[in-house]
Amino acid sequence: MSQTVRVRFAPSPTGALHIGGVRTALYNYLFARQHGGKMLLRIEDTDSNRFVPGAEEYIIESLQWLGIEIDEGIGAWNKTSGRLTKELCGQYGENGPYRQSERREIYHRYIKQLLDSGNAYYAFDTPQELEQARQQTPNFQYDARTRTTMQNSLTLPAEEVQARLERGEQYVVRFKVGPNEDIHVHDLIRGEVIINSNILDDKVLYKSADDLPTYHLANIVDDHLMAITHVIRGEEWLPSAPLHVLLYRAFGWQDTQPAFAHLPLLLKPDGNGKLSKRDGDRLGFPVFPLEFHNEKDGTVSSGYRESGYLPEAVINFLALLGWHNTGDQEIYSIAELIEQFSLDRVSKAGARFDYEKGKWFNHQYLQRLSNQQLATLFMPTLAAHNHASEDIDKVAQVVGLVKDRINFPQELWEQASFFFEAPATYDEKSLKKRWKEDSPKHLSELIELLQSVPCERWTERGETKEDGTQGWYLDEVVMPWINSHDYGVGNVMNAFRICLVGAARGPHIWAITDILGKEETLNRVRKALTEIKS
RNA sequence: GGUGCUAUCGUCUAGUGGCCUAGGACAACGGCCUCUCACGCCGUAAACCCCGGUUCGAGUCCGGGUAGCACUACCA
Repeated sequence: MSQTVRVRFAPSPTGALHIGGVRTALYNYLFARQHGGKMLLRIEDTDSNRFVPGAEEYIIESLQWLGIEIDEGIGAWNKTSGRLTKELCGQYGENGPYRQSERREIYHRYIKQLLDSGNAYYAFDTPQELEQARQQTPNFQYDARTRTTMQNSLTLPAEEVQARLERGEQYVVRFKVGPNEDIHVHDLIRGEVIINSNILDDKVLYKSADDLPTYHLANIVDDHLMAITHVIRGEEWLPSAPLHVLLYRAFGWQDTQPAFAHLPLLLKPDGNGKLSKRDGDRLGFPVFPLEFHNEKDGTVSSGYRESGYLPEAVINFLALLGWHNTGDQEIYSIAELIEQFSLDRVSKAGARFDYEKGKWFNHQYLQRLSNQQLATLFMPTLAAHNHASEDIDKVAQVVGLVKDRINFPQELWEQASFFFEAPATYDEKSLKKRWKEDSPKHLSELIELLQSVPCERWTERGETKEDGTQGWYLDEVVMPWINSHDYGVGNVMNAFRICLVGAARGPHIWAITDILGKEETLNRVRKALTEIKS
């Protein structure tokens, strides 16, 4: 096959882009890049009632944040040249417009073609009449069996149809599905799927009310006109794939019909059903890439970006939710994913969304950042705690000491706040366990001992140990003192730690005193001595 | 209800007829390290949905159950 691969991501601007949609976009992107093909973004806004302002911008910003490039269509951009369109939601490419609401004339043409060839017909049944039919007949379906009893151009005299159209009566155009035919759909992930046409209904392809086609028609026409070679979409579309096959045939496009791949769905972490926005609210994790302010209903939804996720971590996490290579590799760069991704290694079964694993991925990627990079990500949190003017080099040094214990940059504050502020309170549990009767005595002596250390030696490093690590000079002063008085290393050091940190936790004590400095260290011990009652 | 898809540890998954006494990762638990809490390292527990069939041999192939999911709109 010498044909260039062309795939599309075709979301509806009905709200924030769901994380499942992000994965669909990602798989499309990986597939396109791997085959040297093109990735298109098309906006499927054929339902004027569900349009949400800002949704398009949101989709584009999300893809940019994640690094999923768009070669053609709405919001085209790439990592090297940046934005390919003038505005955020601009269009780029030869096959536009890429917003379905701007393609009305095109759809008119193809609706007419279907009408003329007898593959579609006008239907005048009102919503009320349809509702009535559904009430009267159990499992009512508008199809070969029932359409003879309805108000349409197949049952009405031609003159009346003409008259109704001329009167401007509202109508829809329905696809005429032939009875009892086994339709074969080849799916790249699932193999051959066979569905009998009897279970398909005469789908509405066009509604005169808003002069717009429905998804099915617009989708097939656009995929054809935009020369899409592979349709990679969610499994929820599998049941309508036979309809799409029939549509390609009705247009005479069966030879260029794209290949289909239906992706498994993302399921709730607990319970039954697919992952929804409510699950995120209920269980406390984002289901959207970016925070979203819905102008239509006034709601705000949390996003991965604002929660402190690195885009690479989200990509890696999502890639492995439904796809896995042979072998045990878990960490994949985007380049590795492009190289190794394949549709035939996509799982068939739905994947339960495991937020804990997402956190682990973020932890992994955070550790790979330099202290400086991570410090930069931490600065906003510091600013929120009134430490906006901290020196970045100091912050980086602090970050280096505690970063291995965090999953998100924001957590740096709870791990390292004592580097910036003296403890205001002392942790009950730590005091109970580590603050001994003679702690005040030990600490008073320790103050004197530390005071005797010249300032210039305070942060000095000590001897190199057997394992190659370097000790601290303070260690060489304090340890012999503890041992000679037989005070117990744990006793003294833990009490000391509580004075500095406010609890029995944190990095190595000399790493802390190193950053606090002599004066602050001694002040904190003095302060603790007056505030902690034995 | 109908139709379709799916089925390996709690979760994501490896496994394509003998290499499976079923591997890895997350989570859980235990130990080591250690002045503390973490990290890290080491280890433990944990699964082939059920029933038949094919085969010398089945997690792997076939059939039937069961269960889960999706679809069943003038939404996408």
